[in-house]
Amino acid sequence: MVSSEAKSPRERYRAQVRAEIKERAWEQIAAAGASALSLNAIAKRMGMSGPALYRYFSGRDELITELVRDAYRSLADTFGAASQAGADVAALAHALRGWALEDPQRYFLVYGTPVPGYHAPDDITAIASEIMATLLDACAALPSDGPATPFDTHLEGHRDWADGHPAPPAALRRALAFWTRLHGALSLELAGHFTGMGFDPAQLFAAELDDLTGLRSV
Amino acid sequence: MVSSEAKSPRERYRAQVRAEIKERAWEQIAAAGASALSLNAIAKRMGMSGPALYRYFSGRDELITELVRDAYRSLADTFGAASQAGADVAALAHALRGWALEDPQRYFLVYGTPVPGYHAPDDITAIASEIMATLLDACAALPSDGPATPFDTHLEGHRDWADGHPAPPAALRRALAFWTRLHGALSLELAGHFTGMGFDPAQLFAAELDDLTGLRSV
DNA sequence: TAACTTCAGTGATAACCTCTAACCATGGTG
DNA sequence: CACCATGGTTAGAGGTTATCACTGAAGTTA
Repeated sequence: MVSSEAKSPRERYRAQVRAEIKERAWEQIAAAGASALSLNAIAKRMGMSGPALYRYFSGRDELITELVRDAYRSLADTFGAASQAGADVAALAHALRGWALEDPQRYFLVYGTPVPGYHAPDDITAIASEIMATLLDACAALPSDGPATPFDTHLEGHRDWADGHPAPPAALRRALAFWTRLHGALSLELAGHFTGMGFDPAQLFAAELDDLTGLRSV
Repeated sequence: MVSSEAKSPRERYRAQVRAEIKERAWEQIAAAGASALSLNAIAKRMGMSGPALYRYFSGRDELITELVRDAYRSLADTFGAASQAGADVAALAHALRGWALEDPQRYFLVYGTPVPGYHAPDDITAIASEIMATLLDACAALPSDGPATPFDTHLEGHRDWADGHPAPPAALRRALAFWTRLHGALSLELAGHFTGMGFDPAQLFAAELDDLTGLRSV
């Protein structure tokens, strides 16, 4: 994805500043969450005054949308790289957990509380289905795990979201379980709901993963 | 002076206004999320001007904390009522889903993206463990489901969070699985990550629940 | 080289927001 | 009746997003 075309110096400058704005934005988000992101504060910290940022982003919303896009892209790339390296479902799970722990607020930007009425642009949902496709590949490679469930038959008739992926219903079912269960464990961990409870979140995650891959342990 | 009964008319008026403030706050949160909650807008809608609200809440933070407290309380009561009525794990799960769908933003106030650095006051965490206790009761009543898992033995040595509850490790494990799995399915559903995917979130939830109660289906 | 065009960054301004301070009216209580 | 705690007001400090007209510098073209 390194497009190093010979652009005009102006364009390179512009790209550079845009990148630095996003850099500062991520710092702010990591420190105080996305809701506390302030264009003004970013500008001040970059040594320029407020309205200058509007040359680079049409407003706060566009900046945040861009950050969400980058977050999705980052996860898709992480999954893609793992898949390229021959990762199975378990390896994908660990990649996911590593990615989440690396920057919890980035995770929440993707999977956290949504703003009512907000709809992500199409290119972002495209990245989401890219992620899902990678997951489906891994789930299709899993050994079969018993007779079809009622939910399998439901999915059989509602598999539009798999977007033509040839995975059998059981794989679709397991991809969804992968997603929802690991998100459940991960988001509660990142949100701090386990702090002070004493047990090790990593072991809970591992147990859930074992269950998903057929080693029933939870 | 806190003689429980007969309150002065002033105190009753005060309670009334506080309640209406929270009412409006919930409306705003449902419409645009907690981050868009504005004291000013609430005041205007109540026909009084801005600073008046500070007679009732020391600031935005206290109002939000109060709403979070009410949300926890509401869930604890829902669980408590179900439990009182003899609810098993499945009934608790349906109570949870009903409660969540009733007001998604209320759910996210409890289980959504946290603000870095924010720590809930003790009385709120107390309500959280009340909820957990109810869940543990139900899980302890579940029939045993096979040999102890590695995670069971980990929990055996880290069961402080159960707060003296006599449930066996397998019950602790299943309570955690109940919590994380249903939260995973529910939060993704409420956040709209399933919209447009075609399948029915209720069936996914039901499948996860069946799995939790021993009817392996996911 | 000189003239022209494009564009980044500026300050001023409007419209919000939270929250403090000072002030006033009123209703319950001594 | 007099008092004063209580709940409301306006004014204002300091923050935010965002728009506007303007300047000055950089890039482009004749």
